[in-house]
Amino acid sequence: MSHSGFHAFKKVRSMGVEQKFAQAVFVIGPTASGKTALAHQLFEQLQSELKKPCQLVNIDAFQFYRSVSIGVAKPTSQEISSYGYRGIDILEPLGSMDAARYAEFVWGACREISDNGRLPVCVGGSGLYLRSVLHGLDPLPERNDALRQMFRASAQAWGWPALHGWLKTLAPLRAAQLHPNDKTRIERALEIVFQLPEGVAPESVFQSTQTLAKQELLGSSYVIRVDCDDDVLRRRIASRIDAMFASGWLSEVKNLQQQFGAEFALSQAGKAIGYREIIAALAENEAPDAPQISELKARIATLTWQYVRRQRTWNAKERFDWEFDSTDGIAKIQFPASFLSFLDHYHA
RNA sequence: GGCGCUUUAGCUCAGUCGGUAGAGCAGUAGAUUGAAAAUCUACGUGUCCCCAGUUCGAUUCUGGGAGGCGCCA
Repeated sequence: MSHSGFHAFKKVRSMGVEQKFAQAVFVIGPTASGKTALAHQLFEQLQSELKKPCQLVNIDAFQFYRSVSIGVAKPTSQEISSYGYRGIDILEPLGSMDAARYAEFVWGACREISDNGRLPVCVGGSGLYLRSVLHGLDPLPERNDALRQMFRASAQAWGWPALHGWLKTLAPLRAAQLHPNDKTRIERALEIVFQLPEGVAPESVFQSTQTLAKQELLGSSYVIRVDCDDDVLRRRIASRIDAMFASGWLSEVKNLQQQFGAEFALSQAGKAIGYREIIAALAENEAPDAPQISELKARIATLTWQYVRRQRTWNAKERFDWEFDSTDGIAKIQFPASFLSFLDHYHA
């Protein structure tokens, strides 16, 4: 395994932050808040009013799987082509992605779009992915599934708190930041420690990160945060779920299961909100009746709302330049001065 | 109408051999460095259905009443 990324990191850090994209607009916000609608409107008005062609880039962690569409609120194929979306349908349904790899993809896409004289507009609600694109992740050793399997087997036998204890002997500072039950991060921390090059002290790698607002940006960015009143958002979520079922969400899941069997449920895409629940419901009853469907919808709405809360917690720490209230829907946009000056700066 | 079961947190239910009660889910808040729509953490006072009785003390026992479910008529 190569650690060139790690050494490159040291070098870059000592010379200051490297720009990863020239200039980009980001549209962030919780699910169903209207990010996508706002981005589309932005596209239109930038084109017609400001003569500024742009192109959309997806930063949603679940929209890049082919054939996994309805439940992840993917734009239609027509929208994908007319807005020049990048980063959608770039993986097979069973594929997997990670934040660092995706950040590279987005940076590349933004560079290409800029090189073609357009403005990249990145849309998405995944906190970690946004963070890695906007601020970057330290180039730590990469994901290693063989190691992970080993850790999981140990955890099965001894429990995660025991692995946490193990981490404590290897990287006490990092261990102190993690709860003994936090399996995802304990696993990742051990994975990093085990792959460090000879002579690199774990404690030198695990440095506490600054708050998001203070972290340097990897390009010139303008962040629009979209949100709306709770009751409006709740209603939108409910009606969006209804619409998803109406447009054949169940058959989409059935097809995926037919094609990939149990593999799909275990895949990353299969863990998206709603997919898990539908898979479970279909396992109980191949043709759910009306009461079962409405129970399923309610369950999915609950999970979606919980997700909204997590997104807001994350977004609250992220810097933003313009807060857009979508409570009354999204009509014609009045561009704020800060946005216009951001664009001017781009021309200069 | 008779018999049986049941009534406890927003919901589903434990439990207290009599000393006023706790799980799951929901809710709220927080965390988040390559699975992130993932994962993890913290937060639990409610006329224990009502009335009366026994008792130092009843959500718990006894009697009556009311609601729910089931069976028999």
